[in-house]
Parts: sequence; structure tokens; C-alpha cells
Amino acid sequence: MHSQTMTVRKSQTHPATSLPTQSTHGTGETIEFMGAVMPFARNAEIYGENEPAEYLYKIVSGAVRTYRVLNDGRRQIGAFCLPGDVFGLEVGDHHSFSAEAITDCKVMLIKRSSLVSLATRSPDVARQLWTLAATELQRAQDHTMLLIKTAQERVAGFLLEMAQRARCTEAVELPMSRQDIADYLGLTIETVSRTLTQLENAAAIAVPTSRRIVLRNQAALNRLNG
Amino acid sequence: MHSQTMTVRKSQTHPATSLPTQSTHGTGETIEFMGAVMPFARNAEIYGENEPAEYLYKIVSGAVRTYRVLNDGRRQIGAFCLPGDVFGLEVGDHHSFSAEAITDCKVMLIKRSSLVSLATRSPDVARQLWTLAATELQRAQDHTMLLIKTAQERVAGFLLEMAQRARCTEAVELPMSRQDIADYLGLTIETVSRTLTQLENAAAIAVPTSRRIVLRNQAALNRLNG
DNA sequence: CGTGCAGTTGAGCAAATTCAACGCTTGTGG
DNA sequence: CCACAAGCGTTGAATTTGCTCAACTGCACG
Repeated sequence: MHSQTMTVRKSQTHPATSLPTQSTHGTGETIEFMGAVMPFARNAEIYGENEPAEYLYKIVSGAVRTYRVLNDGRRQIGAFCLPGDVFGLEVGDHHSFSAEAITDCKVMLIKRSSLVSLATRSPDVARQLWTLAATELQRAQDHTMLLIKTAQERVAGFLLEMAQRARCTEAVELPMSRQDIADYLGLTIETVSRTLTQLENAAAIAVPTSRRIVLRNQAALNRLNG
Repeated sequence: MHSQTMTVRKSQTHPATSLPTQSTHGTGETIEFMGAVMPFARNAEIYGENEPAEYLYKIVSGAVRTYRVLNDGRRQIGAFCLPGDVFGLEVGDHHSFSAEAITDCKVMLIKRSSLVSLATRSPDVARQLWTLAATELQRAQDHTMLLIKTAQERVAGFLLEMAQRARCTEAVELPMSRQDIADYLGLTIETVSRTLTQLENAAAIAVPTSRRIVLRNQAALNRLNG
């Protein structure tokens, strides 16, 4: 129940650094084309809890974790973000989570203020913004359902979720460490590790390397998922 | 780990039943005035998981629980809704939770379709809708943080949350049963009960009646909250 | 007065955590 | 190129936490 956090260096306070793929105007305008892409190194902080929420973030490549830390050091990961995912959306004007790069990654930064003002003029953008929040809500609710289950169910559920998001029923390549998984599932690294070997012994999965999990019996995993 | 569900009777498939407080037109239009109020009896189902999401619901009086049931019967309560709260908001067009009246209550029904179409014309309504989803997201995330804590922390956190929502630091009148609390916190009724007596023995709270909790030492509760 | 429901309490048990040791890989400096 | 330290993951043993099962209380309602 400790959970370490080891942010490396904050790659400066991101003023749009590269590739100004600026907004396309016209009818079909969408969130996609309003930002600048910026690279982050593995373990770099993208933003911190309580910092002003100036941007919205969309992952181009790599993976990101969002998390909160309790006052005694326990860390809860709120979401793993993969290419195409948007994160950093907030109700108020401050971030309620921190975000770090799990791997080296490229992230598109979208100015919140311009998006909001655009939304008042374009019902289409407003709808996209709403869909984003609602989808995020869905994910948070599903995450909640994970946390009431047994260790086996959580791990099985996690693997299935990852496989689904990677659109690959065969195997998953996990970008994150056991500690990250544990902090996402509300377990310890030891329990995650033990549970994976249990699933392996039960012939539900195979673990050729620690970051690669082959889903050998998806039906069994679904059964375990609760 | 059983969690009973005992829906009484579904009070018909709600076609706007009473008080047609119809929409006010003009500049300051808001979600508030677009619905009809409808009463529900204690334990009545308001809507079920997977039913089409035709309405948005705003509580006028009483309390409501939203929940999901896992295939083995475990129930997870997603939220307790109190007067002023809105629930039933969905990403897709079907409900992903069920909703039941905890106590006899009055709920305002707002047609989703009219709200959505209004949102495309009124940026103000669109913003309200977005805020609603984002606030709900916030709540779900806070709920997630509860579920990684110890039993004491969950119960303490729950009591503080309830006190805050009732805007009363003195005491809380709980509308829901121990089973509801347990299913919200991911614990058993026995653990909830035991934890309450522990907190009572520690002089953090007093429990004059089982539904009424006096917060005797809020600082201690905050300390326990993690 | 009995029945049923909600809540509490106790004893034993199962699951997950804690603490500790160990193996494997990786990267670094001599 | 090798030696060694550091990080990550796995495994084992002891402990703790919360769950299961069961009995029991208080209260409301017929």
C-alpha cells in the first residue's frame, strides 16, 4: 500500500512547442485540428493536480497515466490513456488529477479557452465536448465497477479492457509497470503478480515477457470478470 | 457479498403524469423549467439498466439510488441523489444504470430529445448540459477514490460527503439503509455496522438512531478520511 | 403476542497485504 | 568486456483486514 511516484523532469511549462497544426475553419470543424503536438519523455509530468487547466490533451503516440495521490502516499491511477484518447478535461479551471507519460509520447495540446469559445458558436463542437465528458464518465463508472471485485476479477477485467482498446483479442502489449497496474486496480504489485501467475497456471493467459500477455482463453477471462 | 435488490412496483411507464410546469421561453432559459414532476414510492424503480434513456431526472424531494448489478448478484450503487441532483444522463441512448427511489420522492422528468435540440440552439443550455456531465464525472472520480481506502476511511469519507451535501456539519439524517451504504462503499453491512460502532467508541460520531449520525469530532473524521 | 425486517455482534475463515528474500534484466562505469 | 548496482518482477511466510455464517436485539405492524 505504498505506491511510488517518480516523476523525472517536467519538460518545461508547455508553451506550444512544435508543429502548429492550426485550426481549420469551415463546417466540419473538429477538436482534432486545433492543437500543437508536443513530445514528453517517459515519466515526465504533463500537468499536476491543482494546476490551472489551460489545455486539453490528445494522445498522438505513446501512453499516459492520470492519477491522484492521497495524503499518506497511496496513489490511485484514474485512467490509462492510449493513442486517440483525450484527457485533461475538467469541470473547474484546475486539474483534479496529475498526468504523466508512461512511455515517451507525443501529445496534442488544445487550448481550452479557444475550444470553449468555439463551442458557444458551433453546436457541433459543443456536442463533441459533451460526448467527451460523457465518455469519460462512462469510463470512470466502469472503473468503479472494477474496484468492487476480487483480485482475479480485477486483473481479468483489466486485461480484457486493454485487449479491447488495442482491438486485439490475441494478446496485449502493456506499456505500464506492475506498480501502475496495481494502482489502477487498487491492489498491490505482489497481488497483481500472483494473480497473473494464477491465471497463467489456469491456462487463461500466457506471459512470454512481463509486459506481454497472451490471452489464451478469453471465455475463461470473461467468466472471471464477474 | 450478496446485496439484495427488492424493487417494489414500477409506478407505470411514466408518461408525464402531473404538474406540467412547461418550458419558459426567452433568454434565461434553463433546464429547471422543462419538465413535469412525478412521484415515486419508496423502492419503486424509476428506470432500469438498458432501458432507452428518454428522460433526464431532477430530484425535487426525497432520495434516489442509481446502481448496477453484476451477473452474480453483487450490487454497486453508483450514486445517491438528493434534492436538486440530476441523474439519468447517458452517453448512448440507453441507461447504463438502474435507478430506484430510496424514499417516497418527487422527481422532475425532462425530455432528453427536447433538451438536446434546445442545446443545439442555445449555447447556454449546451454549457449547462456539459457542466452536468462534468460534475457527474467529478463525483464518479471521487467515488473511485473512496473505493481504494480502508473500511474506516470509506465510512468516514461517506459521512463527511453526506454532511457536506446536506450543508450541515452537525449531523446527518441518512435516507438509505445499511445495505445501500455497504453497496455504495463496496463493503458488507456487517463491516459498515462494525465500523460505525468503532467510530462511536472512538468518540468521532454518535448514533442516536440508526439513521441519524451526529458528527462529534469532524477533525478526527477528516484525519481518518485518508 | 408473534412475525418480519433492520441493525448489531461474535467466531472462524478467506483473501489480500506486509515484509522479506531472491532472480532477471538493464544500464553504467571501470 | 566485465562487474556491479539499480530497477522490476516474482515468490514465500506471517499478518491483517474484511467477509461469511450465525445468533441475537429492538422495533414496527398485524
